Amino acid sequence: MKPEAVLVESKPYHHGDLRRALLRAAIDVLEREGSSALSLRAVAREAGVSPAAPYHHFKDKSELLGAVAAEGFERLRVAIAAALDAARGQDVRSAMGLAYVEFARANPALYRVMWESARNSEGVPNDGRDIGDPFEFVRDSLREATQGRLSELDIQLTAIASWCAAHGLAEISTFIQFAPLKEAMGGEQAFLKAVLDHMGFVTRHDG
Amino acid sequence: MKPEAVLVESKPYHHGDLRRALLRAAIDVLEREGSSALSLRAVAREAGVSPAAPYHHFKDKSELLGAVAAEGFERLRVAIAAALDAARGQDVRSAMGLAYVEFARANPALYRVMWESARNSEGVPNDGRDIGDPFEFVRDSLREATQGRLSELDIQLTAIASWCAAHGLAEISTFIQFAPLKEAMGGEQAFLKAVLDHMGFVTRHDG
DNA sequence: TGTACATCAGTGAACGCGCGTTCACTGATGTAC
DNA sequence: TGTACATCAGTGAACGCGCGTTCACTGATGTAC
Repeated sequence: MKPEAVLVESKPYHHGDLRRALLRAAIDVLEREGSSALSLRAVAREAGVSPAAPYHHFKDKSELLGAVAAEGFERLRVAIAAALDAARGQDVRSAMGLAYVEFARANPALYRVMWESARNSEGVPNDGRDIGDPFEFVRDSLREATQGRLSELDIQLTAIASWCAAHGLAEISTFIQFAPLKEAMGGEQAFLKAVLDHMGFVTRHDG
Repeated sequence: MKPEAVLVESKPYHHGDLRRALLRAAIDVLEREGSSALSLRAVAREAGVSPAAPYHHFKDKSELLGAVAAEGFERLRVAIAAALDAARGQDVRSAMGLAYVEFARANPALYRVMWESARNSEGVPNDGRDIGDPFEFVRDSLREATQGRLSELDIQLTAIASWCAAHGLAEISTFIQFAPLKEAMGGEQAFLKAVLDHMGFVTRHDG
């Protein structure tokens, strides 16, 4: 039986927006304790709810994970769009690449879940909502930025290559063994730029 | 590589080389059932031994995982060295890159374990044996191949960039959504080469 | 060469744990009349 | 406007499971004498 709370602190029986709260809780757990700690029970615990509650919003654990990944992709798409907007047409690929890497570095565990999820399904998890696939987003931006100077195939391949480079850079820059080199180069950003530079990230096609 | 004892038909009480057998069993489980199935008990089961037996060879599960990763790195180093040998001085970076990607594609679950292990420690797990760090191996090969045409910093950064590109390519090429594109381009190899090409994998420094 | 014995490398049962999931339930909410 | 009632969204206890690890044990092996 619930206390008849006259004061503000009473917790309502119905949450109101538990689905969203669970996604937020999942991402919190993920970044705080790593992906091995991401259990359904841990998410429920984090959201302050019983272990059975999530089942009113997700069919099972894998559906929750898919939704977490979809949420991550949505955030990534927003981040890339913002960076693209700030770069205003100049150095489009580099701006998108750096935004991608920064997102992955800022949300490493979420990024891994997103990657796993995309790998294990066809493309990016959709969650039923109308989210944009970041890969398609990058490819379309690239097409727009190069305005007919690249063939459709070249656009496709360049988008894939850019994605490879960004993913590789995002993951490799987590290695602790590069710390001295980073410091010697004047920080993370300088390090990332230097590596991108040595990869020929901006390809010869629009040198 | 050490010559192996002859396998006898009867199962002796003492295994003879259980340590090595456990590593082999672990890699088998990994590639057959994926990394989520890689438990100490599953490895023991696969090796036909009781769940407690591994504790005579590894302190705990994480030590087993480290040894598995080390074994993987040793195999990778051998594969890269072989490819380098076959390429005989021409197109060194591309040969190493392709060998790397092929290894990762052929042993995806093992590759993930290796990557996780390298990320979570300083550099590559050593396992007490004298194995070569593949990154150092690549860097040294690069230094040798470019013979003074690159500064030490450029060599370092180029090696990192190459590693990024190879890792990204290895992981991205697992995506099922690229299957039609691969087919249109005439197979996996052609696809990989085309993406590498669009990345400017061979950098401007010795293009 | 035979033997006592320490050491090595297995066994199999047991432990406590957190997990995903199910279940009967109940409190809260929305709606038809 | 008030009320009956279906539906929604929680609870909390319980389940079976596989896990990592420990334990007392025992069979096999190597060595000193």
